[in-house]
Amino acid sequence: MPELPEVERERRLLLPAMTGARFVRVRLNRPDLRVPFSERFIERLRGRTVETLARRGKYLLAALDSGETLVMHLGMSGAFRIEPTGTRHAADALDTRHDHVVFVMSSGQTVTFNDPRRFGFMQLLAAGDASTTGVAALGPEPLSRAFTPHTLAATAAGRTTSLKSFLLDQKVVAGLGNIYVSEALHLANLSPLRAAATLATDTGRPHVSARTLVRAIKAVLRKAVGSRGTSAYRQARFRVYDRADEPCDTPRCNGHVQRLVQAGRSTFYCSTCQR
DNA sequence: CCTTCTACCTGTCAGC
DNA sequence: TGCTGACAGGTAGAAG
Repeated sequence: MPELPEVERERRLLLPAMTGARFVRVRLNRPDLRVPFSERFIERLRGRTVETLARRGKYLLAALDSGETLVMHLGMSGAFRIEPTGTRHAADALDTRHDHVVFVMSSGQTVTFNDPRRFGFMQLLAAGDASTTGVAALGPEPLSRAFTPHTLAATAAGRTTSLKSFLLDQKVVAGLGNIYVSEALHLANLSPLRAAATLATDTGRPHVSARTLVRAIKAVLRKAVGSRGTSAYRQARFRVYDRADEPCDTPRCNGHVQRLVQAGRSTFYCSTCQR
């Protein structure tokens, strides 16, 4: 379930296995994921040490002592498995059909990337590589101080697209996906159908709704990171996501959650309290 | 530049 | 029990 909170959780799980550790062995079980692996992918990783493992939006970035960066994206269905090197599984205990990448680390842990739908990808970025897509094009981190009503309104000014589509755009804010956009809009009592431009006043200053929305985005993500970043992982119930026809959670609202399709993707919201 | 559409891939589930 | 179609949390590139 990889949106920002889930990617952050993967990062924290990977930290002890990867940071400060060397790639002892790298195995690719196929030539590509969504896109081909970088040239000489294995050779460029082998023997290198992971200095830091950071997250930017939904991307994981492993900075190597060679100056290169290993960029990893989980796509829709990607996940890592971490286990002591040499661990054996009973033949039917685990579905290993979609184990595409294996990192044997000097920490004694083996990190395996599994991705059935194969929308994930891994790329090695050379030092100083200034690509204009992907990581380089990302908007502000939603949990950082750089993400404010002011910056959001400035980006929204003049945009005719819906609030829902606007927030899914990673150049606007990095890390929200289909679930947390619905969740944040519900907490903010803002309709996903509203035009993005309504977040700004005529003078380009933030409308009060921008303030409410920024607060809601931060609250929803903080809560999800908290509940998902611990080992006592228990799926929190969503406010609206995948809850069509159920009663709305907003206090004193007697509406029901509705599902609609925007830009080909499901949106869940309550038309009674989201305006 | 902005917006919308499409492609990429496998798995699951509802309905027949 | 098959079969079919719809749907699933992602990004990026092309077209208008």
